Amino acid sequence: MARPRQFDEEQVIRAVRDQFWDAGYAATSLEDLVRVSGLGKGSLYGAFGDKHRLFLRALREYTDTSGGYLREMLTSAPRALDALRAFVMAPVNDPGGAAARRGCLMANSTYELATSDPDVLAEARRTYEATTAVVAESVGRAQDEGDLPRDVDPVETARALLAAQQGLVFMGRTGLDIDTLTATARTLAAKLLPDA
Amino acid sequence: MARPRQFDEEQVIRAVRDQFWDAGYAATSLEDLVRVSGLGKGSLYGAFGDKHRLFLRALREYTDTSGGYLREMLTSAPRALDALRAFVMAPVNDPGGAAARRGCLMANSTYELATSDPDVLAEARRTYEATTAVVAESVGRAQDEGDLPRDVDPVETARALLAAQQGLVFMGRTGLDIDTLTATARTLAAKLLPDA
DNA sequence: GGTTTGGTGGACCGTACGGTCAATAATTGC
DNA sequence: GCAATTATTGACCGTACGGTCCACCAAACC
Repeated sequence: MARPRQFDEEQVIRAVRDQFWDAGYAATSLEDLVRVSGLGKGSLYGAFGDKHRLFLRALREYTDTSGGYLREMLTSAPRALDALRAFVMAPVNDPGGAAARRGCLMANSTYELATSDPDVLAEARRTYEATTAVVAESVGRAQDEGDLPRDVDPVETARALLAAQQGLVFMGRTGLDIDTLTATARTLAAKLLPDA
Repeated sequence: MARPRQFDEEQVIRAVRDQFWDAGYAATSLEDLVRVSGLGKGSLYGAFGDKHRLFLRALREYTDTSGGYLREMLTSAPRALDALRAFVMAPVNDPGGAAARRGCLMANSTYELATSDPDVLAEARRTYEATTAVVAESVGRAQDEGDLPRDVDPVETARALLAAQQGLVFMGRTGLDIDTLTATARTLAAKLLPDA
């Protein structure tokens, strides 16, 4: 055997992910990555490959983590309708609005890179489809529980909810104050998820 | 007097705007701008200043133009409710879905630069507020025409419609096919703008 | 403890970028 | 036609970037 790694791979990926999240892909230099990871350039390359592969790895970490949160959010509430409300409200579920201003790493990356980077586009589609599927499942449950009308297509409703949520994320990125954003989130939730 | 300009300023700005629109700010090099404008580097600098100022100029051209389209769209329909439907459906109002994939230059720029560029953030807020205002005006008209209930706040409704529209733009950027996107747009319009 | 294996880190490299500048060209007023 | 003024061009510059490489080092096995 030989010398073992002196760093925690997951910890480095999380630090790198946060850097990309805050500054975007192009605006993050290798020097930034060296700084936040605490590793040297050589180690970074040896362990993760070049900047692009490192970014994809960080992006995957993000989608895995937030995918986990999403499943938890959708299954933890006693009633599926409440879980769907929480899903729409998620972008404003942060007192200071810091999360709203930071936005969603997947959305940020899609806007920055989807037209030029097939790997990012593929990851975006994968995440989008997975999210639609799990939300649609909750819509179905809400129907079973008698909280949503039976005459709507769960997948179609899920897409509308996802669009609403991402629209809120966009408005958060424009720096809209958190109170106004919260009010809009409530309006959207009320219109798309009527009590009937 | 001296030698006159040999190019049409507006034409150059539009070409530059399209380049930024397709590739984003960071991914557009000065060489790209020279190519699409047909001017030399020096001329570009002499006429418009550096890359950042040129970008702001192109962005302003975009917001002015699409602001004009917006006003036209909202005032041309006989009934304000139809105009609001058209507003929500605007991102999919393109047969091939090319416009949907390209997205909105203002949104693209907000996602790429809002956290690091105060000028872009300010322009985003300005555009966002102007759009909210004109849409809210149409919501008020729809209320006057008896097509929307009186008990909703026009500004709040306008924000929800804008969020829905931008959510559709996001889904278009993930490469979602135009038919599915159109269906989702219809769902959102139906839920947010009931016939009653 | 010697040898082997792989990790580490920073010096180094080529390049492509944004930006500058000086020489030249085109127009106007006299 | 000459002077004055401004547009045009592309060669040129400094720099910061992503990426490579190699000398050194630490653990593991015999």
